[in-house]
Amino acid sequence: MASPNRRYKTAIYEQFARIGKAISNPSRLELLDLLCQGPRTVEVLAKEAGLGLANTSQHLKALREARLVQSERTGLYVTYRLADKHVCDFFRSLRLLAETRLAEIRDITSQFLEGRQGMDAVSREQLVAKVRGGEVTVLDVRPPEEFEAGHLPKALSIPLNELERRLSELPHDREIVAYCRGPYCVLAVEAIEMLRKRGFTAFRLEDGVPDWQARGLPVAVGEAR
Amino acid sequence: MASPNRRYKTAIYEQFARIGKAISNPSRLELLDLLCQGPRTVEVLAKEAGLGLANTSQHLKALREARLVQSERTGLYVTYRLADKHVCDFFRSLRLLAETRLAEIRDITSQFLEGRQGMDAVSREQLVAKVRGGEVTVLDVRPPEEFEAGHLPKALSIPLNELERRLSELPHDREIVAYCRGPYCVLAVEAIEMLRKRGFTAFRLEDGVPDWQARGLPVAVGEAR
DNA sequence: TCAGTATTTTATTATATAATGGATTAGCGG
DNA sequence: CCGCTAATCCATTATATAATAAAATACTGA
Repeated sequence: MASPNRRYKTAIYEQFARIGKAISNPSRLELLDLLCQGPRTVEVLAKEAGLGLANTSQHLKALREARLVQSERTGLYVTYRLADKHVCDFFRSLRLLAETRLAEIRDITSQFLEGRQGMDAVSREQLVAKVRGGEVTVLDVRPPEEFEAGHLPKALSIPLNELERRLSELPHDREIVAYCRGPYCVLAVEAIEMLRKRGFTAFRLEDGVPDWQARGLPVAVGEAR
Repeated sequence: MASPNRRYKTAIYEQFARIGKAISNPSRLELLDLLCQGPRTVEVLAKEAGLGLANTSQHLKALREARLVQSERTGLYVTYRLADKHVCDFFRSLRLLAETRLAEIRDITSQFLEGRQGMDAVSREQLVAKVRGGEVTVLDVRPPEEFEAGHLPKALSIPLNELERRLSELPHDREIVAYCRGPYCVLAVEAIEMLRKRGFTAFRLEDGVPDWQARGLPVAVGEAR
C-alpha cells in the first residue's frame, strides 16, 4: 500500500539507522573508541572494556554488520580494526556533539576529577609550542601496541603499569606532558597524579592520537626505540 | 564492586549512547533530516514522515531528551527545531559515513531511479559556474516554509505540488536546475521528470541547503519575492 | 589425531523499544 | 464555560536487544 517514494525513503533511513543502532549501546561505543587507538584481538578488547568474551564477540559482530569494523583471523586470534578511518572521525563527531549538547558529561567528569589537583589540561597549541622550544618530555602511557599503532612525534612510551619502576627514565628538571587515549581515558590522569607525588612537574594533554591527527598534526608509527 | 574508573567510563559512554539511541531508529532519523530543513510543527512532521501523531510526538520527545531538538509552544501548535546547528552537521556526517560504508544505499538508490533518465546530478561546482555565467534558473521545489527557512541565492520557489500550474514562470530557453532537501529527497527527481516531459531542459542538484551551507556557500533567508 | 585455546554460536532470560488506540492536557475562540 | 484542535501521556501488545552460560567451531602444536 505504501507508495514507491515512501518505500524508498524508508529503505534509505533504515540503512542510516544501521549505523545509529551500532552506536546506540555504551559497550559498543567503548569498543569503537578502543579500536580508534588501533587494532586489537577480541580477548584484549573484552578485557579493556570490562566485558565478557561472548558478549564482546557479539558486540563486535554488530559493529561488523554495520560495516564499521573488520575482522581478520591470524592463527588462533581474530583481530578487529576500524573498517575505515572515517569511522574514527565519525566517533569523534559523536563525542563532540555529546560534549556540546550534554551537560551531564561535564558534570560526570568534574565529579570524577574532584579532589585531584592540577588536572587542567595543556592544550594542543601549548604543547606544540613547548615541544618546539624543547622544554618538555612527551609521555605516552598507553599499552605498547597502541603506541606502535600511532603516537605523537618524539613521545616516550611508558605504559602506566610500568611507570612506577621506570621513573628513572624521566627527567626531574623538565616538564612532562602525558597523554593517553583521549579526554575520557584515565591513564594519563593516573600517571600525572603519580608523577606529581614523586616530585615531577607533569601536565596532562587531553587529546588522544586521533584528535591530534584530526587537526592535521603529525603522527609517528612504529616501535619505541 | 566496580572501580571508580570503570564507573566513570561507563557513565561517559552511557552519555554518548544517548545520542546513539536517538539516531538508532529510522523514523527519528527522518524527523531529524526534516528538521535540518527548518522548524516544523508536530502535525507537519508527522505527515511528512508518514507517521501517526502520537508516534511522532514520542519520537520527538526522544530526540528532545537526547538534546538534539528543542520545542516551543505557540498557541495550539508546538514547533520543533534543531537544538544546535551542529546537530545538522552530525546528521550529515552520519549520512556521509553511511554512504561510504553501506553499498546498500547505492543499490537502493539506483534501483529507485531505474528507468528515469537523466538523473545524473549537477555538481555544486558546475552549478556555481553556471549561475555565475547567468545561464541557469535555480528552482527550489520544497514547501514554502522550507524555502523561507533558507534557500540557495536567487532560487525561484515553486513547491512541487504547484509546479504543474506555474510552468509559465519558467523559461524554455534556459537550463533549469532543481533541488530539494538533499540526495535522498524525491521532490527534485519528480520535478525534473515532469519538466523534461514538458520540453524543459532540467537537471538535478543533489545537494540540499544544509550540504550547500556546509561547504561554506551562501544561503539566503526569507520569503519568495 | 588429540588436547588446548580463542572465538563464535545458540538458547535463555530479562529488559527495552515501537506502534497503536484511547484518555488527557493545553490553549484558542466563541 | 464549552467545543474544538494540537499535542502529549498512558496502557497494551509485539518485537528487538543485552547479558549469560553452555555448546560448537576454528585453529595450533604436540
